[in-house]
Amino acid sequence: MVGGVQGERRDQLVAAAFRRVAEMGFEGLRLRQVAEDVGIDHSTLHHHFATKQDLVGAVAEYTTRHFWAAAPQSAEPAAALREHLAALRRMIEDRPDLLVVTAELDLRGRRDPAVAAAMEHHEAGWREVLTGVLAAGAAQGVWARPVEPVVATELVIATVKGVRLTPRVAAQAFEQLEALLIGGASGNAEGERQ
Amino acid sequence: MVGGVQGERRDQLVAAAFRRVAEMGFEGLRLRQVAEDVGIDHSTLHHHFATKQDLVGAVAEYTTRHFWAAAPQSAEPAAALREHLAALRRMIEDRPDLLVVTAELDLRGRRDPAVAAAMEHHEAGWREVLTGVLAAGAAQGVWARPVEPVVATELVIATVKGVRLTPRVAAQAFEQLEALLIGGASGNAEGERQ
Amino acid sequence: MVGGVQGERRDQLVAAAFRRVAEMGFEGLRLRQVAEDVGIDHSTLHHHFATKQDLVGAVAEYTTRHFWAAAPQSAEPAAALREHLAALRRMIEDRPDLLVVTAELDLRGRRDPAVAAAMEHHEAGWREVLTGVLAAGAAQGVWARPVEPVVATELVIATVKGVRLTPRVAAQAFEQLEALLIGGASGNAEGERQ
Amino acid sequence: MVGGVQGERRDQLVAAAFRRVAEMGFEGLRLRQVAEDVGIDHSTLHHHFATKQDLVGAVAEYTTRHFWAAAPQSAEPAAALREHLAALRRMIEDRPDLLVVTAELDLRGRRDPAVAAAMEHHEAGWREVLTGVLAAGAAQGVWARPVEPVVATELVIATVKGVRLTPRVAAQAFEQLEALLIGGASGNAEGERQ
DNA sequence: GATGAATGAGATTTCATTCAT
DNA sequence: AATGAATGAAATCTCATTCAT
Repeated sequence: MVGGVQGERRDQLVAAAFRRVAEMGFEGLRLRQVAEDVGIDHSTLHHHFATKQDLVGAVAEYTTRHFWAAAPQSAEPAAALREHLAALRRMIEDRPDLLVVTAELDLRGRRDPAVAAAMEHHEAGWREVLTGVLAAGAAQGVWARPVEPVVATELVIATVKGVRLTPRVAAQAFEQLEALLIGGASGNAEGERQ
Repeated sequence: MVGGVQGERRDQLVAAAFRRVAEMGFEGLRLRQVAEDVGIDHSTLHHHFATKQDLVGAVAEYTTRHFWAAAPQSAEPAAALREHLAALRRMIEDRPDLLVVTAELDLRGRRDPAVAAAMEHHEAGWREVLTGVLAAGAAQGVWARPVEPVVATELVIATVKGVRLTPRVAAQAFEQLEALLIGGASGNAEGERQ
Repeated sequence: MVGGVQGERRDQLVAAAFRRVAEMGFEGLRLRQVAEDVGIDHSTLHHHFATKQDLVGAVAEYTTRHFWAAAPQSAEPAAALREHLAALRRMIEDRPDLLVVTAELDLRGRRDPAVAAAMEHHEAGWREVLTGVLAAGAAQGVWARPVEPVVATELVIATVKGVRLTPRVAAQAFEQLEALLIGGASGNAEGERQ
Repeated sequence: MVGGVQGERRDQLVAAAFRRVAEMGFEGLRLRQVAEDVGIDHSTLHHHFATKQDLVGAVAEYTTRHFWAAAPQSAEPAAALREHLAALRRMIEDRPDLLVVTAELDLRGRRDPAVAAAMEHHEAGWREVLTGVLAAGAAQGVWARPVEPVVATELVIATVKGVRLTPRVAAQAFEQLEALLIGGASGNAEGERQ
């Protein structure tokens, strides 16, 4: 072990693969380039990942892992939702690569069970958190209109996925969603728009 | 000319390519297979499309063209919106291939200017129609809450894009969106869910 | 017959092919481009030349035909030789394409009997003329040193072929050859050099 | 590494490519055949030479390298020239392939800078050697007629290039050249002719 | 863990040629 | 004479993967 930490090379490779996917899509992912980016021979890459699919699976985990940072912290439902959407908006703006790769993974998951599993796991966690927040809010009657938590969860998730690739419109969509769910923000959120 | 109709072969090739993309993604698009699907030699394909990109560009047009069918007809804003979402929900359920390819195209457009142009053209038309409907509704005060048409348009588009790949949850997201925008349907639209 | 003159298209095609060979070598000769240069469909070219080889054969004839212009006119041997070399030097400088294609043809002739025949015919005529001049000069004792016409012919031909591709040094080589054969020019031909 | 010697495969490939060019010209150079000749898969060839041009460049070096063997050794100018021409005549007769490929390279160099550079380097060395010999001879007054070394060099090079493809006439041209430059041999060297 | 050579399957593209119209 | 569609052979190059060292 040269680096001293086990799996360091592995991590470097995953990060490099992630970067390549963000830039060129899975269509343009080349193991040789990934190895080169890390500074090792391309055949050495196979010591860490037996097949390309294995590496792709690791990229899926690596990518989804970052989204835990967007989990809401606040105990108050309306604040938690606002917080969550704000965190996601920041990610969309600051780390578009993460969102692009998520979109790539959703498509890739259609043909790659390992990726599908990783994405489902990721979404399951997300759904759970969101449904919790929405249910709490419903129980406390904080939403502008009565919503069914499970159903509203899908709308929130859909909205996020729908603006993944277009940071330009993310703020608007989120703002409108908040306005409809939480209310009161409909006409006074101009400062948020770009 | 075997079929006698000009460009028939071209159309067949585009349709075949579309099918392959729907199944395997652009990642898995192979000109040889496309030609085989149509029953011609793969070198003849280059007689109709000089490069792969040209074929892909044609697929982009072919795909987006189908979405005109989902344009709302009704003159009444609330009905038009409902109609539009219903039509889209039907497409998502009956023609998942169209939606999948749209998602593929959005990603491909990031590296292929011809595709990007086709998608932007498509979206511009969609935006225009939606904003028209939403503005009309706002003028007539039919929405549950005051909305800014341009902003709400982004939410609708995002929602559609967000459920493109998951017919399973499309109905729920659309139902919630309608409930929030039009009102009255909140929680009692279980009949729509599968 | 559109052009009114029989074989006009044929001639155009040969000329276009010649130009392509001059530019890109036989390596880069493409029937499609030749047809395009002339403004006809590439399959129409086959009405004029059944195969590529046929066209190449025609190019060989076309090219060698131009060299009759360099045949010496003068009756006086020394003047005839000088005249001949001067004419060739002018061709090398003004029509490098002709010389380049000749070099291409010499190589191509190694694998293409039709080309080989054309080139041999061309060289046979050249040899005859040159040997005639050199023999006449020998009979009249005009050469600086006694030469055997047939042998000296080879030296002259070799010299010309040897500078075919390098107009830059053609004058020098010819000047030196004249100086050795005719004499007297060894030190006073500076005006000829570039 | 099978052979144990670094670059052995590379050398084999260059030699095989050289042979193919000698036989079929650059026009007929096929990487697949070259690889086959050496007994490796054609894709492995790309491991050693990234592109065809790279291989062609190596062939240029390989070919020109052989001509050092024809450099004159003798210190005496007339002997050195005679020696040089004799060595070249032997090469033309014994290794016509080397001369043919040189002719191919001169033509290819018109479109391939790497080849052009190799050929120019080769010729520069040749010119230097020849001019040295001719200058020494001029200083010692050993030539039949006063010659300017740089100019005469071009005549010698042109003559060699001019008979490259026709071993049949090489002896005659060289003999005549020697006779004119060195003198004394004019017309009585029949023994050399075939 | 790392390397370089090798593989084999395959991808896009090119091109001379043919054929029906 | 001309065209456009089609063909099939082939060419260069790519890439994931394997193996011996």
